[in-house]
Amino acid sequence: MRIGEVAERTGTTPRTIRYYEEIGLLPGGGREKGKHRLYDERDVERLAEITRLRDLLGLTLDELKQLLEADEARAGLRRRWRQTEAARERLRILEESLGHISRQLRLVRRRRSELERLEQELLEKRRMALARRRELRGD
Amino acid sequence: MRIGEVAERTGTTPRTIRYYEEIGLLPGGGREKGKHRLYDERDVERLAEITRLRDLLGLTLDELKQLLEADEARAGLRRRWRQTEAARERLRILEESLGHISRQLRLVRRRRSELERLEQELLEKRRMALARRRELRGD
DNA sequence: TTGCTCCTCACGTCACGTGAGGTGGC
DNA sequence: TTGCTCCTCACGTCACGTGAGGTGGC
Repeated sequence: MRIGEVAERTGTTPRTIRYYEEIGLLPGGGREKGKHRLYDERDVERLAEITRLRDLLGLTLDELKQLLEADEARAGLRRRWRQTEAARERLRILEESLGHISRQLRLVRRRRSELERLEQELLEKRRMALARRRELRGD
Repeated sequence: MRIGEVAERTGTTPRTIRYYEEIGLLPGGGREKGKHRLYDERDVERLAEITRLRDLLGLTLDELKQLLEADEARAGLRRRWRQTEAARERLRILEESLGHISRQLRLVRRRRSELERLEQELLEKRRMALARRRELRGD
């Protein structure tokens, strides 16, 4: 799959994809200079996840990169998890995962509650306007 | 109140406030060149509303400006509202207000449902990690 | 008078957009 | 061969950040 198709399927642009590769958000992949970039289904999903987090959380790309690197560290830990039988080590890995998940949850929940407040205010405005309209039509 | 206090109270910076004035998001106010900018409580609230919408909806400042201008148009309409007795005109004003509110609601709700999906995924991840931890401790 | 905050350029940065000119695969 | 998409500079833009040098009010 080439860059144009990836861009279309993720709702972004080739330029953005190249930029993310440049700053290390997407893997560069061994590729001869001047050759086309090639992608698979997993690349599409990773990029989709990146743009989703970018749009929903209010992070800089650098912060987002660190967050994703923490995710990958967790994946690495899961591999080590399967290789160790030591309960203490397994617990440590789990605690780290849980801390990371909690940080993301706090970010998401704060945003959600702010959005909910805004929605309530809009609903109240609409309620008022609808009441006035009913009154006007009822006359 | 001077620009530094406004910036602090709204969680932004003097530079941002000056920039918003420059692009017309905030009123310039008649002011002799080189003199300090002065603000009141209403300015603080307007700026707080701007930064809130900026952070929560994913709009460019130009789109945000248009949205706020529509809001002010509604305020203008409310003034005309009080001056007209014509039910047809009042209805037209109301319909326009309702359309505007609905557009904002759609934006907010889409974001909220996306955030809720993300939150559910995080909760599921946490549920799994907690279950593994219980299992490990239970052994 | 001394700090402190303010002022206006003006260049820097982040996250891309947008051509300019050229190369590669169906 | 002809389109089409791709490539790499490289300059432009949006939303500010960050000094540089100077002025104004408690």
